[in-house]
Amino acid sequence: MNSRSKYKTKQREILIRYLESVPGVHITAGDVADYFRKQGSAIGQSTIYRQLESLVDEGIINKYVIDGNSPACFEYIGAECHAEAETCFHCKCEKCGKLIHLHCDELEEIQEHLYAEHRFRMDPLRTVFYGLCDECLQN
Amino acid sequence: MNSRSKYKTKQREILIRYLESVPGVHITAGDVADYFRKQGSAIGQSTIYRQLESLVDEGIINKYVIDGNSPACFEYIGAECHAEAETCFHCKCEKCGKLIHLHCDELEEIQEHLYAEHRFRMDPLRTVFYGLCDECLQN
DNA sequence: TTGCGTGCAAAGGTTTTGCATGGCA
DNA sequence: TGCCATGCAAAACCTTTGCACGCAA
Repeated sequence: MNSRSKYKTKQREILIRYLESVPGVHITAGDVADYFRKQGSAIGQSTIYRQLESLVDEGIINKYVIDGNSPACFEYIGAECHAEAETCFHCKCEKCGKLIHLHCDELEEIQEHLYAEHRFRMDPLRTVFYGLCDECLQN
Repeated sequence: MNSRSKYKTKQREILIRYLESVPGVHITAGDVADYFRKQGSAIGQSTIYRQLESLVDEGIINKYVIDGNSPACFEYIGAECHAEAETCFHCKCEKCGKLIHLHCDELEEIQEHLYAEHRFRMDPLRTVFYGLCDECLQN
């Protein structure tokens, strides 16, 4: 839960660089392992899992769970979202997989409402709205 | 995906009766197995998983996947309560893991807003708000 | 009788953990 | 030097699958 990196290791560096290079793409832990294995600079799988967990905690990447059996997906959060982390919401289409970024005042009110009325401090960086996008609704 | 029961077996009967008896409660497949084991009327775990899958397909129960590692949660809906279940929102505390159910008009407006303004049809059955609960905020 | 449902055991796949080693600060 | 990170192997975990048997219709 609270695993923030204190050291700057080589594995962490190249992992971040890789994730940065594929913004808006969903990557699994297995994908990461495969990528570095093919690169000839393999990283141990436990390191991958531990670093991904840290990066999620640090808000550098997001973790998405589509369903219990498929592996979890990770995705780099762009610099623009990072800066406005607290006002960036994500919607994911369950059909086409598209990820939509939203900046919207009304959605920000959700957070306030959840906290004021339900005593729940929602974290928009971790929260993903699942549903259907416009295109898929019409098909 | 398409596994609808054709036979009315004893295991299916008592499973439905149990789920009906705990409406609004999240139950895992393991919980179900434990319950019947203690009752002295154990059901094979594969039967539990297969029946739960059928019941989801038939719209009798809902399945929630909170995160990839914890087991999936199931919850009785019942024909008359279906509308209610669709307005049930879930908040998960990232610290203590607690799962909170919310029925709230203001949250329903989120759905309408997302659709009206952003053309996104959110599915409350799939969406989980992540954040911190009241207790964990104070500690 | 037909074929679906059951249950056991085993497999499957993802993620976590123990522990010794290696590397950052 | 003192921790933290790494990596290997093994374990843990939930869920699915194969197969023979049992039971509903």
